[in-house]
Amino acid sequence: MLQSPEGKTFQKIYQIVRRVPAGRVVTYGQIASALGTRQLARTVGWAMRACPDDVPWHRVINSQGAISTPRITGTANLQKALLEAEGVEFRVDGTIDLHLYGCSALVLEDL
DNA sequence: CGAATGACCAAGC
DNA sequence: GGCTTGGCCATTC
Repeated sequence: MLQSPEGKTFQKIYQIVRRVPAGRVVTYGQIASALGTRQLARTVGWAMRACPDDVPWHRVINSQGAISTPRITGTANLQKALLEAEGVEFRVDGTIDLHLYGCSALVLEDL
């Protein structure tokens, strides 16, 4: 069964991810930082694992600017497609330029 | 309640 | 420059 995303942090993470504008991506560290502690990155991963339909999880990537979903259920293909549909360009390595598509942490904290 | 895991990040060697 | 260790938070067994 799918855990119980009723934790306050879970909802907070979802809120932040929802604030990510289309065509932009954020790293786990940024989300964790928006929550207050960068170390929360791990919990963020758990929250993403629940990946509700209301959360554009495809805009969430790791600090390397690469997709971290392929380790789950071959969702990388879907994520890449969604991001490309939003106008995000992928490098030859399959990574994204955080310098261009990296969203500002201020937007995430703009609760 | 205690131990283990998890889609991570940063620092250390 | 690449690999290893530590750390925090939340969830699960």
